[in-house]
Amino acid sequence: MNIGEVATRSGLPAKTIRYYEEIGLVTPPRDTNGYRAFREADLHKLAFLARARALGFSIEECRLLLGLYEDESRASADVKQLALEHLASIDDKIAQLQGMRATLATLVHACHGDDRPDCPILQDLAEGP
Amino acid sequence: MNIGEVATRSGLPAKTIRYYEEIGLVTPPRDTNGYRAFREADLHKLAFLARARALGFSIEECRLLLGLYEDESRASADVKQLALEHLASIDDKIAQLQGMRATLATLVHACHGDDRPDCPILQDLAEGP
DNA sequence: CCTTTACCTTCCTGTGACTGGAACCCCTAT
DNA sequence: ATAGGGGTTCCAGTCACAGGAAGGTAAAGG
Repeated sequence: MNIGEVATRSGLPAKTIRYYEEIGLVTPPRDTNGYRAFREADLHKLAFLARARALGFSIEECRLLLGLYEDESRASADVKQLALEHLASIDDKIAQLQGMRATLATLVHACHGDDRPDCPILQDLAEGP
Repeated sequence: MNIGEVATRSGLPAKTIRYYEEIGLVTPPRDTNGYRAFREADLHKLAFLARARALGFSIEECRLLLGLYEDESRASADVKQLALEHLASIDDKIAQLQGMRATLATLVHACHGDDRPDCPILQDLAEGP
């Protein structure tokens, strides 16, 4: 399998796949012409990575997850802990965004938004809370 | 005012202030010794920037906001539009994170998290939905 | 006067996870 | 022979800084 097919089937851009090889997440062998020759297992790994990334895991977390996946004697507790930590960091991000959202929504609501210059949004930014 | 005092009073790290100068957000004059000599107006601008950044505006959006702030003949509609667009992008991010959160929470809940190797989280990552 | 200490300066590198582009090779079809 | 659609490498850029080295400067203490 060439990189193009793997890209289509995994949903990852070819550029990303090359990058994942560069940082050692996959190591496809090479054909005689120098092309990467992906095996089914490589595709499988890449699809795994695509899904883990889509859940917001960082590359390093993905590396750990892959390691756990390939370790037949893993403890599911280890996976769960990683997932729980990630869940917590997602919750942090959501909370932070919701804080911004609340303030911004208040300001937007207070701004009449016409052609006059006075604007509570700028006022708040200038003067602070 | 030297950079240290401005850093304390604006809440921004000195590194960040130097960076903001480098990209032209502030242009403090220099003392004879080469030190940046911040005026009250510079501090004011930096505090403005700190608050805008805390609301999640990008640097370029901050630049626009500063421009609007200093333009006495601005229309509040322009500010409001910028804020509304940013609000929408925040909502997008929140929605995306909540999507991740939901999937992840389901998986975490399904994983018993003991010393046995079978794990629905890895299973889902491996097999897809 | 000398030293210490605390600032300040510039410059360079690294971050995360890619993306875009240039320059070039390979394979197939016409 | 040539055109196209793959593939390859390498380099630069993104965003918004942070860390650190090497060195100049200011104020306080001995």
